[in-house]
Amino acid sequence: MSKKYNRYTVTAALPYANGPLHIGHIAGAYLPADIYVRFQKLLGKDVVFVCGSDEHGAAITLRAKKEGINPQDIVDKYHEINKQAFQDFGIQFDIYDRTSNPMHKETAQEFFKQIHDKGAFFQETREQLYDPKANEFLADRYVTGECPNCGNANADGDQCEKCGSSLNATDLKNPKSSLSGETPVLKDTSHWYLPLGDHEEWLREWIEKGTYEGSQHHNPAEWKNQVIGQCKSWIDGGLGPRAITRDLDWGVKVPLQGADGKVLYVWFDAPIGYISATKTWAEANGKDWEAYWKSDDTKLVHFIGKDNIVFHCIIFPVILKLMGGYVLPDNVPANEFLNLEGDKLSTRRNWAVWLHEYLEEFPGKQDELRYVLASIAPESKDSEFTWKDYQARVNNELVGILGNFVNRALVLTNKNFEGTVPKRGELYDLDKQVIAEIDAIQARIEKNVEVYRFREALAEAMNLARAGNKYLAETEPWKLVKTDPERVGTILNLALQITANLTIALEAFLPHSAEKIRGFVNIEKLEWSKLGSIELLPEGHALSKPSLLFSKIEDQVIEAQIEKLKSNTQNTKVEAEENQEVTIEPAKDICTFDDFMKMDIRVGTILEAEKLKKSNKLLKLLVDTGLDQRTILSGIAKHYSPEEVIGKQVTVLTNLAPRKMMGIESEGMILMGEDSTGKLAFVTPENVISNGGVVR
RNA sequence: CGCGGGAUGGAGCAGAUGGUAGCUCGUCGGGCUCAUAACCCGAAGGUCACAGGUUCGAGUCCUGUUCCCGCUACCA
Repeated sequence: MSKKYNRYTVTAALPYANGPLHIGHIAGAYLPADIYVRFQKLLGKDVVFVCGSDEHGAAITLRAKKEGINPQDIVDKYHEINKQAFQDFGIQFDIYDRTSNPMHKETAQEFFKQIHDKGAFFQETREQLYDPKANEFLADRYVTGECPNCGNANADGDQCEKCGSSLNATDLKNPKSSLSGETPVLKDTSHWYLPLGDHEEWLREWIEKGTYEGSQHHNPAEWKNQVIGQCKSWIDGGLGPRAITRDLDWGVKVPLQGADGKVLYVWFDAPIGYISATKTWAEANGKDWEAYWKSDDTKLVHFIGKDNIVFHCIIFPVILKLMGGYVLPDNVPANEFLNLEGDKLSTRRNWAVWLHEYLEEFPGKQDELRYVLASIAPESKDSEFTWKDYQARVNNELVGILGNFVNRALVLTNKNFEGTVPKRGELYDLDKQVIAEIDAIQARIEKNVEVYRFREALAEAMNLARAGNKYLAETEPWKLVKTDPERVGTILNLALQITANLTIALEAFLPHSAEKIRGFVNIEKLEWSKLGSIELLPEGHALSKPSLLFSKIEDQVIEAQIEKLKSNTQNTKVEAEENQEVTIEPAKDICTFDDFMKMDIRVGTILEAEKLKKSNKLLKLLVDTGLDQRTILSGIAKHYSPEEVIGKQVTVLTNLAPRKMMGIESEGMILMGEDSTGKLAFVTPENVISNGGVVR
């Protein structure tokens, strides 16, 4: 069912140039892509591997504004950091471009223009809220105001939390911009929309059956469950029109008369970055870019994380189809997410292992991280990175199995044959068995890589070293050396052939180590088809003096990393406080003493606390208020664990009208101090006061 | 609520098209000592979330339930 392809275009999600890369990005998209590409190149395939920085979008301008710098400074900074980190880590892009390049602007504008001229967009003017102070149109989520249905004064622009009705920001009474606090005004603005609904039918066919324009395009059985599932759910839910322009001055300008101040929506222009990068690369290398995007015999593969599925499987294919002549992806092997030490990776909380920091702190240990991440990549479900697991895998598998085998083969040869490849004599059954095993591994790795199962493929490659260790254990050359040196020659010849084979099997996964081993056995890079051969090293071939391939990771190194992670999150909190200009909430109206005395505020003690399932912010507390013991729900789960809260004395507003949340009645409110960063702290009596004591 | 994904020995995970439940790590026992206290062999350990159903036969298909993750909401 699968087609014959003569050319590969492989893309990895363009990193948003708003921050550095962490191991989740690597395990999710870049490492699998790199393995795939290195493998295809090893096979001698014609491959282009493109990536680059995604440098547009409102998040970057907002951040620039906040920090009082130019958006260009931000993207320049992270473009360099990320490009360098990729290179140091050994992600071998053919080009790492950036969407601020003129080539990209030109390409993206051409896409827009051409589809526009076909009449496949429609333009519509709508009223949108505009912040006159910040000079920005506001997305719904940047507006708060009074809910028209229930009068809640703090409804968000997209939904009222109190009555649950979903809103448009323009429905709110007394709207406020959360950027500047200013009252936004209504202003007409017109945008271009892509009516995705027009494309439902062929998309459904393409996703579900793999057919496109009347013929079999790809095998949907090879697509991952989660990818197809998510696409179907989008299509079944009906595809609405999507605005593909924005009111911003940062981005690719809309190439039409009278479209001043409009840029292409970042999600429209980013995937086109794959194409512009290919063009730049082709130009520099004397290639024809069109062959890589417009030829039926080109296999297009997008490596992404699960957050990008809809763009790569629905929106971008629609764009490509509208352009006409472009190939659609043969597969979009989206990975799930990687967790870290039991928690979701979070840039904001600095809960991450940053790639550039790892490279600095673990110099020369690229392959160790490549190995671990490839072994635990979230190919079919979320997976977990822990430093202990990293240590165990490096020490047990890379050091113990791979490094050790290579070392044994070389040391034995040096001791007994002065570092040259001994003659291979008659083959015994054990020899034949191990030869057969080496031979079988080639097909197994190939099969797994072809269906994007890199963990399994890597495990197969490692089995080669396992087989080598087993072979040495069974033949025991160190015993035979006194009685039968000739036999030992045969054994070590084979052990060395296995070592040479390892350089091929591991090349795509652990390129740095493969290179090192080649240095040990003095050979050049070998092509894939040689894998399984026992003629890689001729008799009498001189070896180089080996060094250790991997070294053990000590406990204290691991502990230091875990420590760092924990203190990172704390520092981040402090830093955020210091850096962020502290915005103070405006003063409230005067309230009378009587008003104040209406509130019954008391000291209480938290007796029990549990995390509320289905909620990530609420803790369910049982509080002794002196008057009684009551249940209070408090939105502090992000800041405190149930354990650390139990036994704490707190202040409680006890006569607040009860309110139901998540189906549980909350009878009061725990008073918290909160600053503009959202940091929370209990308001606790300085000395112990008996429960029920009043606050005034 | 809804949508998507998941639930497999102590841990982490494999198990297209249904036919004796596998791998890595850990544990226990043994072997070996060439090798970075590494390597090799063997063993223990699983009601494959739960309940029904289809089938000669289900981890694998269907229905329902529970729990976990993401989107969403909750933040008195």
